[in-house]
Amino acid sequence: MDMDNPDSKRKAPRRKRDIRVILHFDLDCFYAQCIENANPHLKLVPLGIKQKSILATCNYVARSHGVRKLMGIHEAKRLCPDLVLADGEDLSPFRDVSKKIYSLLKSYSWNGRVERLGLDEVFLDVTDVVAYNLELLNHHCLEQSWFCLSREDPERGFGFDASAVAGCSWPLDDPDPISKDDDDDDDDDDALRLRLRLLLGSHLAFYLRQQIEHLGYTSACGIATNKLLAKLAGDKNKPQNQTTLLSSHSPASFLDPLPLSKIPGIGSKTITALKNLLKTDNDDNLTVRAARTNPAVSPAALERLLAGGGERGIGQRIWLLLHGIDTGEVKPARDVPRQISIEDTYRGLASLSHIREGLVQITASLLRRMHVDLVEDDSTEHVTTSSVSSTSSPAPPAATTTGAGKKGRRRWTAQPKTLRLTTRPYYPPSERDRYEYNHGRVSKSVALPRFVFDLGAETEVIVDRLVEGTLLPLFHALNPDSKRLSIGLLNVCVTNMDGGNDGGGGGDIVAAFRRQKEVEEVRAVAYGCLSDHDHDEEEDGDVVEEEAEESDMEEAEWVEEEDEQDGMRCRLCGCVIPFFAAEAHGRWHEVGEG
DNA sequence: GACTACAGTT
DNA sequence: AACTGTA
Repeated sequence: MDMDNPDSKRKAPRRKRDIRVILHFDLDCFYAQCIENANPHLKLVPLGIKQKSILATCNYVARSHGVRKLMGIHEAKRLCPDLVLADGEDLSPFRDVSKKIYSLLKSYSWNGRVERLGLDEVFLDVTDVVAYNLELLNHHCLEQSWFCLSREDPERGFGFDASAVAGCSWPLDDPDPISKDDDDDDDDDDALRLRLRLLLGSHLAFYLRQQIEHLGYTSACGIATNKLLAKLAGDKNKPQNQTTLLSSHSPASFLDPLPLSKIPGIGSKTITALKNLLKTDNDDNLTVRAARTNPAVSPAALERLLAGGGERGIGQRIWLLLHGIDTGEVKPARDVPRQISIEDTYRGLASLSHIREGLVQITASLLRRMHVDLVEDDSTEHVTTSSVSSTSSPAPPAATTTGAGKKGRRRWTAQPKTLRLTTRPYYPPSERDRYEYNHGRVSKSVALPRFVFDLGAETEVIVDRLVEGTLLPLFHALNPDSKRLSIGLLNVCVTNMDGGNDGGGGGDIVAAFRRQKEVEEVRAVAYGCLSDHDHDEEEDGDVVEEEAEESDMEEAEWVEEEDEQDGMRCRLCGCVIPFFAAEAHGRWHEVGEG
């Protein structure tokens, strides 16, 4: 086998130069900034954002008292009795701000490569913008340069001093003169151009941070030739400055002193594995240098060590990371999220009614988010800037009249296909330490019933039907033992968005049309039997005839087919039950009604 | 320890 | 479709 080339572990991997310019923005203590901007007087007091019993984050006033993120409320209060606590459990205000900043940055991208990492970090690949401006540069008058932000409109841009890097750089004592030593000119030229590219990146970053600041937010930024280095560089001068990694071509001296845990992609599991390989328990010894120079560390060895959890090629990837090489591209901005999930943790949800309550709760907020993220207002089309009046709009258009449905005002930009429920048991503090905190996490997915896409219906009704018809059965399937029931986590997630593609019903217009029909169908059937008559066993056909005005004969077929696909329709409540859950659902009726 | 969200791999 | 890992 050609497993590992003995050489490969010795010398640093051969690098073909990375010629990209990557920016990494990081909004410092993001939640706190959001809250502070909404209530400016909080800027001067120690502020903590709490989720359950811990601090998600806190502002710098609080930090000066020794408070740290992820600290328990009690300890934080002890350290800083004046600590003001804000509730951070509803993420929607944070998401709104995050989206605003994200679209700001996106609007400056030429290639659309704008990747969001969590709510408070954004990668930007600005290689093209920088290359364009590199050509524009007048090398005889660097001090008065013009940075062009638009190819079409040369006026759009800003003046800057291209003789110096904007913000901080690394290494600090920037050995400006590109060493005109012995080496051939090609290398020098390369190095010069690399330096200039990064320099241009630094000015763009500076400008963009100013724009973010106009929105009221401060940020840090890292400028380098790949995502790994950009992210790590940004850490150097947090929270409110930027750092350009000028030595991108030989990052060893930059990376070597860092603890391994700092490397994005190396988490707790990987650290544990590496401890074995490096034969150390001392965390101080767990630096990039230690791993990089240890002969036991080779791509193949790492692969053997880490591939247990699945990932193929992870050994190679980690090893390259240790050498400062990260080939990961900044992924193009996605129009719709890949998945939407809501979860909540509990201190032992034990009874069915409590569980139901919890499910209703998170399902409602899931539905709200689906509307926020996936429903587009047709009339307003491409209005990206929601700059106005978003401060405190009183109750958005929450289900405006079921009856007087305005024709085609709003529509789904994507429809998730599957619904997943995840639960985790609750362990009382006494037996807590016997398991890791995620022990016992289980999940199960089903097709997402289509009636959730009904825009004309009351949210409440949809939630109710989803919980009772789908989620509770799902829950029973996951937790068959109803005797010893104690839940620590509920998570509901919709995935498999279709951007108008394959899936269960072809792509394009026809499919969309058919899907719309289905929605109307199901809705007619559903509400027919829910609201009007408690639960008579009406023939589906009858109800359809009555409720769906514009229906043709086609539609009846669809109802049939859907029954076949998704399962069977419960005669008691009218829900479509996946076959596997039919029995559990039946039990639910017994328990619930009896 | 304790929170929420997301994504990659089988 | 389920699980695992990470920020």
